[in-house]
Amino acid sequence: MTSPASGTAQFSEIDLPPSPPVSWHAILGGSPAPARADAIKVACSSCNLRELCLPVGLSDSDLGQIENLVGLRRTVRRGEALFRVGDPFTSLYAVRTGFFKTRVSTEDGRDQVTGFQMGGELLGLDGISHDRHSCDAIALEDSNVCQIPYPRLQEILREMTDLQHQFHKIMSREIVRDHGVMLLLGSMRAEARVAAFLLNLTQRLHARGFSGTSVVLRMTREEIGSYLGLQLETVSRTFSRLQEDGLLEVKQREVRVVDRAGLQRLLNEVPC
Amino acid sequence: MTSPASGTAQFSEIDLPPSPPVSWHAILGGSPAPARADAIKVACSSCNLRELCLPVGLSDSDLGQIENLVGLRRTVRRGEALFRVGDPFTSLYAVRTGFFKTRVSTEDGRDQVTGFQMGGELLGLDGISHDRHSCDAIALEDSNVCQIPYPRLQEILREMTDLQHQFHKIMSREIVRDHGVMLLLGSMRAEARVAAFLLNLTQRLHARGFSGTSVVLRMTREEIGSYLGLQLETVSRTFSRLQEDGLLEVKQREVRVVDRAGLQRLLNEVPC
DNA sequence: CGTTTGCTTGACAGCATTCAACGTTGGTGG
DNA sequence: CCACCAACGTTGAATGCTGTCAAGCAAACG
Repeated sequence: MTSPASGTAQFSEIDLPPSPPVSWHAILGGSPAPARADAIKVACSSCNLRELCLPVGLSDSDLGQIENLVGLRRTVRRGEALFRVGDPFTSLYAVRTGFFKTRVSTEDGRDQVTGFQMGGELLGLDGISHDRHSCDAIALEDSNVCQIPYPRLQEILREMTDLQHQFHKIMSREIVRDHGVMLLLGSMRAEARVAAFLLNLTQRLHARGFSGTSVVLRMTREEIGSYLGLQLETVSRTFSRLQEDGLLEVKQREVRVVDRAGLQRLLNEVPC
Repeated sequence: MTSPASGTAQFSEIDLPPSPPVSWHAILGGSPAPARADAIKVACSSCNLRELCLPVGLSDSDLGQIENLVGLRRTVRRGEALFRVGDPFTSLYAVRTGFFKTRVSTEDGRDQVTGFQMGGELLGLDGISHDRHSCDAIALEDSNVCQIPYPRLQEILREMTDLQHQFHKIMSREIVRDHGVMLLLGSMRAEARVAAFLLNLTQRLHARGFSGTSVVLRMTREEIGSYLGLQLETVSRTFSRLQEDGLLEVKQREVRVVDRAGLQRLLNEVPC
């Protein structure tokens, strides 16, 4: 195990010191005009997510070069899709503000949430394999992404060694994350799944300057259940039980982690 | 859905016309001297897995250049590890002959099989993210791999556009595959999981020139169960039930798919 | 040929699903 | 301002799938 957060080693994401707070609701509050927002080009070097995003660890000179890699920004309203299964793959997207879910589905309608993405995380990696997207990416709140045209990225990776390595790392990390989810889905009971989910979510939020104990969930019980391989009723019941046990405080979508160590302990339970 | 094999679209691997048969047991039968085998350098251009491996789709001239990318071959005996959690990451490995499993584990001993790898498939992608491997890769039979030093790969990717794209595709495909497994683990019942597993396995074997209906399983019921999120008893019982229903013929590790369409139908079942 | 490992099958229990009813919240329009 | 509605969340009761424990069998190995 290489990660200090032992219990969630397989499940952990980005492991960085907290960066300057991001105004999560900046774009929500003002209900901005999409057209205008899209016209603004943002420099990576002045983006407060640069320590969590693609250009992590790049030198200042490299950072300058990367500016023209990132295309326009794009606004996605809550409930809308950034891309859908079957859409031609052209670009990757870095989340600037907001919150997404990705999901795959069978032709008969069942679907599985494969991840939740927040600021600094990359969307669209699935599309490279077949030149078409193989999952849907849906905004769970009004969101804003940086569009990274893939052909342009390929060019730049050839010139910038550090960025090439960084990009490979991001793809590799996604694979490792997926393995962690497989472990969760394959061998944990409901309580442990929910605990792992909350620990992971709060950790990632903490890395972005948020509280680390209090969350306002952006997704429904059904979406959590789909991600964790549980029914929405089971998720609700599990929240209630963890609250009774004094590990959480739950009020609808507001969740406060009271006993982080206690949740951690649940992950190591023997069954199922 | 882009794949013709609709039911297993999320779960399918490589989708190529069958290539020339590979002598699966060539190395098993003769019990070769490992030292000698390792000394042999194999040219990708003369490898019968080239249409399923990293250099897929490369021009002949590119193929020539890739030769010196691949380092020595390495023999891994049945039960031994190609790499383990925590090992420093130096290389990727392409399976030449044999069969592997990869697994992640929690500190308290539980583990989860994350995949089974056969000829032409890449191992070690997990290691890029943290410069250490995050899973174990165990040979399920005496196996032989081509070692691809990662620093060397990085160099060559910068020179060969096609190979760069190909490598990204392979990583992306792994992500898509993992999403398929998550769908399976999150929303399918035991019968459907086993059906999906067998359909996937036989399809991949078929793409390598094997029967497509008959398999000799290289893994135990416990390993199948770990992969599918089931207990070994459930796997065994499910095999028996599918046999009663006339979909399979099972005799220990020999499995014959009798009714492929019937198995396919199981995947689309409504619950659980 | 005995031992070990892996596979099968049965009985039973338990956790999660299913079905159902009710409560809460937020938005809309009268 | 309030009523109403729709979406979401909570809780209860009952069913059932899968896990657990146990025994017996088959195959592989030395």
